Amino acid sequence: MLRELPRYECLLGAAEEYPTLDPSATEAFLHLLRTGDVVFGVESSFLAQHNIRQGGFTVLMLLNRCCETPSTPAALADHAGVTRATMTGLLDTLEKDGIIRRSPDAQDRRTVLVSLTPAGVALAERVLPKYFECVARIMSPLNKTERKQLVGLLQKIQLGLSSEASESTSKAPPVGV
Amino acid sequence: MLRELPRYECLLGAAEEYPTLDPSATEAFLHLLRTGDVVFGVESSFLAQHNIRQGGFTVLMLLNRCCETPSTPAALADHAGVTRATMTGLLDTLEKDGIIRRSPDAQDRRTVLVSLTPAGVALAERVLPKYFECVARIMSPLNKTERKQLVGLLQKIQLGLSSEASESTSKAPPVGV
DNA sequence: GCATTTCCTTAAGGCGCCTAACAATCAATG
DNA sequence: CATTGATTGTTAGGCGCCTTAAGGAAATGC
Repeated sequence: MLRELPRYECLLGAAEEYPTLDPSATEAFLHLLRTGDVVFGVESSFLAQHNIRQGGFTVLMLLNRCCETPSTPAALADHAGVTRATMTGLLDTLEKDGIIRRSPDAQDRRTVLVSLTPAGVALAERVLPKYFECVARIMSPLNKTERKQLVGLLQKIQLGLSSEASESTSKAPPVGV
Repeated sequence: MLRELPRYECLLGAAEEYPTLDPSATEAFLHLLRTGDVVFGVESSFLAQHNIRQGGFTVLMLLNRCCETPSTPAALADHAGVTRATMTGLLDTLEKDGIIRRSPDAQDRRTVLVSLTPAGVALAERVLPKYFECVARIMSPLNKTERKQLVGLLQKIQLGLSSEASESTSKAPPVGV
């Protein structure tokens, strides 16, 4: 959220006041949050140009991945990492915009089958090529080796967080501290 | 937002359908967004344990940085990267919780001076050491060299985005595509 | 003195997320 | 078969953070 990040020298100075402050860790942490936020903002702007919200785009991608097998709201919610109530809201919006369709499941009358409408398919066909261009442009400052390096570093961080979560509690809340 | 990321092989497959899809770029992009999101979630959970919201924490950090020079809502909004209306809301919450105080400026009667209350200072003193511990724990999977590497890679990405924004328009909207 | 700018705030709204409660339905059990 | 317990999707209410638009008050420039 911070517009400008503190310089490394400032972190060194602050480390004298706060013994637990690890300058290199804090610097990397702030850059990670900041860059993630900026990149997310660029992606959101791109999607906004096509009148798509982040939530809707996620659903669009999930449905586009396997057109033949319509999903259920529950499955979509699991894959998207939101509650089912949230997914209901996302689907409401997409349905109102004519992008997805809800249909009953013959086998199980509790469940709803969600699928892309022709308009939804057309939207994906139209937006995705440009989307991937946008992604490529964002990542263009890095060559292939650097991208692999970045992925490796990020994976290490994520691995540490997931193992930490499983260590502390067996219930394993999605995000623990 | 996606819970699980597509494997690199899947990206290679999708690249055949979408010519603009650059597998290494997309992989790095998704990992960046995902890791940023997870780390942000861990930070938010930590703050929630102390009844602090992200917005409030940002203000707390900004005010704690230079206790002697009270800030104005406008300066805080600029540094936090939000509108002044948003900052008014954040300050309302913090003031209600007794963390900050608004006082008039003798020099300029339009201006409001914002400063931490003793309770706000105490909150910072109490939370910041643990916060930096949390940050250090998140970054613990990386050694110092890897952290520097990560910062370098992230800076390259950010630099590319900021130069791109200044290239396209002279009006320079905060986030361009 | 008057116009412009700057300050902060209010008002209204959007989006995304959550929890809690609910009716409908399925599955398993006695 | 009938009851119990799970599961599905939805609604209702709420929170956090963000925006734009409008407005009063005060400073500044001409």
